[in-house]
Amino acid sequence: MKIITRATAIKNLKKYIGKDLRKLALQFKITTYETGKQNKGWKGLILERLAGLQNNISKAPNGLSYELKSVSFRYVKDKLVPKETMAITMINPQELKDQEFFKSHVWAKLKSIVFCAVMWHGKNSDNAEILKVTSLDFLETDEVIKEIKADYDFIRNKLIKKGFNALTGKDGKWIQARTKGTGGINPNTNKRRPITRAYYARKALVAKIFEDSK
DNA sequence: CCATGATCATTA
DNA sequence: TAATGATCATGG
Repeated sequence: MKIITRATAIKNLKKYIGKDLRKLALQFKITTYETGKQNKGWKGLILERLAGLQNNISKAPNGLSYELKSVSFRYVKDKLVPKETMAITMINPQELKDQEFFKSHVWAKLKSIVFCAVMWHGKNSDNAEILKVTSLDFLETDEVIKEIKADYDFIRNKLIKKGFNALTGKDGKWIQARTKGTGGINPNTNKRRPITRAYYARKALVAKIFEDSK
């Protein structure tokens, strides 16, 4: 199997800038919303394939890999801004307690993410084009890293002192601990599924990443 | 079953 | 519009 480095992935993805992602999804046999259901993750899945990945890299087994993320952009008063925050990775309460920022899973991921800006065309995202592809390398020496670490430490302290349930999406300046999970009711038990959380990059951070990459 | 892809819904 | 919390389809 071919090894796709991050640089290669970026190069591969850049070839698709301006392309209609929905058509590509059809080619790759990725379900979008055409079955009558909505697959919110289809853009991410197609991007993984466009990058040249043979299979899903869902959970990076170690820090040697990289992540692929897409972010929706839209126009607000003629300016292109991120529409939403971006999920980084799941929070593992045990790991969060034990690891400091620079040894954490979040940091390992954050610094290896390949960002893809994708145009958003309204609810259900029936089509999309790649706007831009970039990575986070340039930020490694930047001030924001310190502030992101501060956010991590804040969330970590809160977890240790007040527990997992005390966490909220309000925490953090650049990153936050939003809920994320399958949601709904478990049909087997008829009970609410347990709440899980993930790190999210706030819009300000996403915007910064793309501004700085010009 | 549940983590992962990320967007949708609701409220102010 | 922005922010936060909730949710869904998919694949292993």
